[in-house]
Amino acid sequence: MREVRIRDTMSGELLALPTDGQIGIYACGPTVYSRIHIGNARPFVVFTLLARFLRSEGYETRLAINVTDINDKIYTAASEREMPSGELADEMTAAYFEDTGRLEIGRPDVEPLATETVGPIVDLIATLVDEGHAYESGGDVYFSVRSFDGYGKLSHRPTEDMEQGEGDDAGSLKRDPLDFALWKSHKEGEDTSWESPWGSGRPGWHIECSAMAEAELGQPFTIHGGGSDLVFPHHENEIAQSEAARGKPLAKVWMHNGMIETGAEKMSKSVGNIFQLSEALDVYGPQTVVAYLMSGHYRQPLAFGEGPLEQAAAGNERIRNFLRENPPGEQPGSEAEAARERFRDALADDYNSPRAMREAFDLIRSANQRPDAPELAGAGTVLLGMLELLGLEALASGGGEGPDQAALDLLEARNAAREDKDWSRADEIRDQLADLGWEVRDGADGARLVPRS
RNA sequence: GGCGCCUUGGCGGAGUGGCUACGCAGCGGCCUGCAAAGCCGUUUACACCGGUUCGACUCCGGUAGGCGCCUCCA
Repeated sequence: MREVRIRDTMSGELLALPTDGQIGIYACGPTVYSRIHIGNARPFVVFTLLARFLRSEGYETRLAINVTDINDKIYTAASEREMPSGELADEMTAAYFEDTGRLEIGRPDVEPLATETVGPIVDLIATLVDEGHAYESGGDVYFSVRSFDGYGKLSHRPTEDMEQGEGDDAGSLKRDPLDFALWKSHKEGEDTSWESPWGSGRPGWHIECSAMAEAELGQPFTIHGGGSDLVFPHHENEIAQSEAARGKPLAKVWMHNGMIETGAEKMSKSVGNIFQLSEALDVYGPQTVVAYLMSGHYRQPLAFGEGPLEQAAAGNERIRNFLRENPPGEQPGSEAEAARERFRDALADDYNSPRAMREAFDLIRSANQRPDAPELAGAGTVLLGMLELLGLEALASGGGEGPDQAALDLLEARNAAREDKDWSRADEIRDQLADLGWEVRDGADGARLVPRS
């Protein structure tokens, strides 16, 4: 078991994960008012694969990624589409499961829904009211920010500089502009509501994550993650709620992923410069999308565009080519094993996936340079192990069916033509095979058919 | 205006006080009947200006540009 260190947003330091007990990870998932875009996919991929890595290192790990299916945005989107908000949320939740499922990297251990956690949410709010950290006002319940000393410790901003914008008229119900809503009373036009000690209404944003995280992982748990745009106010408010209510920390490590950028600007549903995950998957397929997302360090911004995606596809093709010639199975030699260790060291060092990928490519090049070196035996075996941690193990399984009889007959005919040194005939057949989707590669041990990429 | 962050070669993207990141693309070569794959080589890369240092892309200060948050956002 390696020591795994992660950069903590709150302290700014690299913190080692505890090597005993369970690693609980809670990552903020999407609010389901529309299909998710590629930016939403980044935390899903990063945290799902981080959990996979931790498990492979022997850490007992439990990953929760929630779905926020109660939110103002859902009401707005539903009314625009003239459909019940619950129906829209259900539809978009299903689309989220489908889209992320197509990434072929597995799922989190638990994926709680806000609508299924209303009981714990109400209990948590009630505790905050009892403890004097929250107050009811006109059917709403607000968190009293000044009642919690640590407010601002995650986002490092002084309270005097901030204000919680709750929109139009909510301000008048607050005792302090800093306060934010835990519970919102039912309003005209909202077609869902739940009962509470403060009347019919619904949870505010933030509180659902505090409740779901505690319900699934206990408190404190190890890593709380999400996009860097959630640091303030979302995660700051989660800390305030959970820590004020329980008198102990919410999470030990705060881990935030950078934004995906289109042009120089962040991808955003409201700006409209989005690329839906499903579209990216349609065009490039899962392995390309995953390789693209892993090509940059999780904490840095990542440029989005055709170029980066196509480069990821080309890199994957290099891996496939290598695996065709070096199928996994053989016992690794010393150098191959050393590469595997460096690969895992990179992931243990603040989950440096681009550095890990370098180790994979360095191994490929070394093995291509010295195909018969015993210390590089089993390079394919080691590479497959690397790909499993990157969510790219499918690159090893050839993909698709083998050549059909028609293609094999053509290949046979071409071999015959080559025997006769009838090069024009051989090239003609090669073109025909290309039309069938096969690329011919002549090697020392005969010709091989490879699916055209 | 406040808080935080970024600026690396054609593109993406790591990293370090002095030693080739890596991948993709281009160019030249090897191999090949020709290709493909693979291998080798390759275009004075670190925004700008100062400073610290024997030495900075890497540390410090400033300038320019950009990004995130401060309002819903992964």
